[in-house]
Amino acid sequence: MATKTELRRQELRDNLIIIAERTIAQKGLTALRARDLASEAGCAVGAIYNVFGDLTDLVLAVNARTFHRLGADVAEALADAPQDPVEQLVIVAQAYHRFASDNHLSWRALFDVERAPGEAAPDWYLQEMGQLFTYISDPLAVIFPDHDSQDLALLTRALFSSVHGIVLLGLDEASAGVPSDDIDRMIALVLRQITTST
Amino acid sequence: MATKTELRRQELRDNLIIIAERTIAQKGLTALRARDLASEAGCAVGAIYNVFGDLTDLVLAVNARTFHRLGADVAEALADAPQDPVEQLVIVAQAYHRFASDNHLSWRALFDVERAPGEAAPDWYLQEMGQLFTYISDPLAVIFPDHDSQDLALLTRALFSSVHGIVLLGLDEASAGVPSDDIDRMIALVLRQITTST
DNA sequence: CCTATCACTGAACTGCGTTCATTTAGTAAG
DNA sequence: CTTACTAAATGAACGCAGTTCAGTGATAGG
Repeated sequence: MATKTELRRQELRDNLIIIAERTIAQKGLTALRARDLASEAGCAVGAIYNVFGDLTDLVLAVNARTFHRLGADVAEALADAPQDPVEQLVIVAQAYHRFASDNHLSWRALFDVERAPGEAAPDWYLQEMGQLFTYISDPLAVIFPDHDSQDLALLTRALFSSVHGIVLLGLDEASAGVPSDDIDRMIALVLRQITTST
Repeated sequence: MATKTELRRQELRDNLIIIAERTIAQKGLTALRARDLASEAGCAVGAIYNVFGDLTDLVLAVNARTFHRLGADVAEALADAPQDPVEQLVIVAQAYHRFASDNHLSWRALFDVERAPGEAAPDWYLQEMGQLFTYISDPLAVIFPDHDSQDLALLTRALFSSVHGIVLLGLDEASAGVPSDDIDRMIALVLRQITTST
């Protein structure tokens, strides 16, 4: 039985995730330092490596939580949405925008973490991504009942990517700050236009 | 007159840009090392800092060239495009996709270079970006002659961002490789759909 | 040809992630 | 309770980046 030890292990693990989460949210992924982390957690630097393989593993654990919060926010927005599937799409996309804006640095960390080359994306990533895709493909299936699943998948990916691109460039500092309302307007423009007629 | 010296300076500068460009294109931004660079250029590490403020400045110089090549490719594609403005948009976007795919690591470096926080985007960046936007807004002005310039600007940004998002996620390894044809299909789908009717 | 200037050099500095010999704490048996 | 074994925690040390700077040598003007 390793009760005492494993308990401390788990405690340290959770503690490190929380500290890293706060650091990333406040100062960004690049401000994450092993020594600062250890100092804040009250442990030695080496202890981090007893619990995580390396700092990237820790960041991935934080990202899993961020992704989960994102999914929850989108689901909540969808819960009190109107029946109209087009409006549902708009609400989902604007909830995505909202989350990215409110959690900018954490959201950036989702994409800025460098995956080892050739390394497959972690399982939870594909799973959460699939969940987000569902929020889009479900209304799409109502709007386009005649499309086969392959067409719907392509359309789903196209819409997600478009919204992601609009939010990404809109929130990027290099764009010198696109107003939040403009971002929402672009999202609504693209989604309404693509999902009407045909 | 500092002819001899300035000449050598300029030569080293150009040389470093070419070497960095090749390194980034072949192995990516993260493989760029000051010591490797100096060794390849046949100079001391310190010499790099006589010519560039830091490595980021060098990367920005490479990025300026990449951006320029991108602009040239898009312009070339547009040169032998049909008159139909919608098809022009599709061709511009697919040329963007083509460039990103053919110059993946160099194209990634355009966005992966970390700008100092609070630092404004360099002038050439905004200028080249504006040029790319023109390739989109010109056909749009033909398609929507009644829109005012503000609406056109919003629509231009929305379309650029959408295409960028589709290409970005499509080429991303985490997406496990979306076929190139699918990316082109998504681009055409989004652009045709948004620019028809209204 | 001389000399004040300025560019070039590369060893040294700083800061990072990561490792590992050593110390310390926990567990089970006597 | 004591002892002996095991495994975790420690933090100094390592390797490897970007960057700096005192020493050196070339350059250009007199």
